Amino acid sequence: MPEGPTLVIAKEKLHSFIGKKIISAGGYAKVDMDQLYGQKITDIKTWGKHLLICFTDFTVQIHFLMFGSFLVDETKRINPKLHLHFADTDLYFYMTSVHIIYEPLTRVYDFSADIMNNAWDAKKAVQKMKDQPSAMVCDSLLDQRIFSGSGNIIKNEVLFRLKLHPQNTISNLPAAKLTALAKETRKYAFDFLKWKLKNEFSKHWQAYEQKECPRCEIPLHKKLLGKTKRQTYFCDNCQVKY
DNA sequence: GTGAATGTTAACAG
DNA sequence: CCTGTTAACATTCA
Repeated sequence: MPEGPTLVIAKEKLHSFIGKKIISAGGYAKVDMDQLYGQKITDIKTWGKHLLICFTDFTVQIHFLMFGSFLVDETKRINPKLHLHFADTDLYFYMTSVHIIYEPLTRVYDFSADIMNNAWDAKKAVQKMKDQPSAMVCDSLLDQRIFSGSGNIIKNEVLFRLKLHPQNTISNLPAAKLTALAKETRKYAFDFLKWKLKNEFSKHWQAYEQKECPRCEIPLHKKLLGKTKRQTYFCDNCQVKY
């Protein structure tokens, strides 16, 4: 379920819940379910990989982690982490992390860091990368404070598209490359969204989970790289090390 | 049956 | 105290 574009789809699927009042809440999430009773959903937002169900005085923050999912009006065999019961419908979240935020969202989240948000600010992302000059670019692309919503697929695909070797450090990259990186990450995220909606997302992968470089037709490397130690697919021939 | 995966955080070791 | 490693979460797919 993860990565920003998928969260945007989830937000749209849940749009019709805005205005609905919770009649009861359950599940094994360690939150006080009683406070949800009688509350009306005022809005549904996302920040990166966070789904935000807004109420008057607080927000329920859902993170789908690696295997999270949700269902409307149907259940899985496994227990729901959170079950929201409304008069005419039911919403179930599975295998998610659930937290309640009591502070105003603008104090908790920088929406200009969210690659899917209208407030996205590429210049700020470039500055944040420059603030960590020794970071590897494969780690920066997973840093949610810089590229909120970017995940391992976006990381691999953006690096491939830009012909950037994942082990470049930020300080080694020309400033123009950093700008291109910020712009391309957002651009790719919207391609991701478009393809996902057409159910053809994985067909467009060029590096992620691929065996061969589509440009050079030689085997791709697959390695756990960076501080994040996530699977990284790259071509030693066309992805440049500066 | 096995292992790996679009992710994050808390606990632990040094 | 700081940094890095591991476990936990408990699904789904190949």
